Amino acid sequence: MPSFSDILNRPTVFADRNVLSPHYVPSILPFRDKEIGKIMAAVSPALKGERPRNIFVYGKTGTGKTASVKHVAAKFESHTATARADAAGTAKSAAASSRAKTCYVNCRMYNSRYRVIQKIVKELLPSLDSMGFGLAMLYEKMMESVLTSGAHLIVVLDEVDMVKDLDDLLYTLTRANDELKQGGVSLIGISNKLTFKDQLDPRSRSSLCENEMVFAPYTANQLAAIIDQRVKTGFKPHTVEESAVNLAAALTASETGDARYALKLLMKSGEIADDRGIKKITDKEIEEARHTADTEVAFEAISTLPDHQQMVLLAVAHLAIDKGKNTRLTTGTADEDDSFLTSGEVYEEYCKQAKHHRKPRRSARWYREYLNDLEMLGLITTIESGAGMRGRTRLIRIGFPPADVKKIIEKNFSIIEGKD
DNA sequence: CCTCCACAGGAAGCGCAGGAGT
DNA sequence: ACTCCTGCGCTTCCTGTGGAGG
Repeated sequence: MPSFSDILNRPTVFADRNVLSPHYVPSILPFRDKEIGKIMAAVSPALKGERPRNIFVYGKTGTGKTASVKHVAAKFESHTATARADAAGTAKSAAASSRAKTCYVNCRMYNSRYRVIQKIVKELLPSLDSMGFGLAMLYEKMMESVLTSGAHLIVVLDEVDMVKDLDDLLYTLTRANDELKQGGVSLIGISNKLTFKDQLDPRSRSSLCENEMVFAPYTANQLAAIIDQRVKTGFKPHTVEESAVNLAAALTASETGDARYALKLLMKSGEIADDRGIKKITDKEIEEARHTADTEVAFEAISTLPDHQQMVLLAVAHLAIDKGKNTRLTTGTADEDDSFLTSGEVYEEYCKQAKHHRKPRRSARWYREYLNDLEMLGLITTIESGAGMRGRTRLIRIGFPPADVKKIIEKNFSIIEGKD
């Protein structure tokens, strides 16, 4: 029987696991100097008592958008703090500096105008219990606070595309500037949807996008350097082979360039090494980490899927298994890829599955939408039927081993139906 | 060439739940 | 508490689309 001290004293390759967590903000952000400089330049007028321009930052996930902005915000706050400390100085800039403030709002959680404003007020006036006030009241409170302090307020709206009534929110916040005689409100919007700008009302677009910035995905070399940086502090010395770092970087770059994925690979491979009592992480561990990470993602994606999409996927898995058997029995070496299934075939099977699970089936039209969703998630791949096939249809292939998929889904259904 | 097949995907409309306005 | 409205999931209907077959 192992004791806790056994487990705690087990040899580990990690020095500080926190460094590998996606929330960790390193003190140095490599390859983002230019972007950080631009943001700082854009924000700096607030330190002189002028209104900074709004900034809109966009780029794919894991390109360091949030980290960069947070980094600037931290610098900004520390600057105003030191300025406040020696506010005895008569310089005007010191006085203005002491009245600038940043406010970070994650719009995934605060996803409406009301909630965002409420959050801002809470930051400005922590003592105030803002629950139960109407929008107008909260707005007044915010304006009052900005006006009486004369402070410049910089609001960071992370994942800004999640806000439902964004046009209204932007209107409200930009209008605030017109009403204020001193102080002001500026925005930093962050989004990972590159097309998001287009669906904005032209007026809010011009106000939010006064200053635009794009974060390009990291290249394999940059990823390698970032990983290296984290490895130095996150792992014990000489526990990660250089080629493993490069492999993790290459794998990530070929997928999405999402730095978080690279860190996840490191974390996983470290855990694998610890489990097996291996002292050094090599390419092998990284490969394994990738495999488990991928299936984990798939498992997560599948089990959170709506019932009917799961049934469609189950139908695909079923037919894929059957077809695999048949081709192996009859033709032996299957000619290229008849592991593809036709759309109609899958729909029939889906209807059977629906009957079996006692659920009313969806129409064929909606089933096609389900297929699109599944493809988006990478759970299936589809191609257009070319020559050799009657009519025009989509050919479907499952993205993961069908037996595994089937197991996951059937387990899910047994849980759901067991509860029933 | 035309027609048919086996679909894809747009448009319109419908019932419902939940939020806003009063 | 009440209506009214809006967004969402879905169906029905319809118009392509591209190869097979006569």
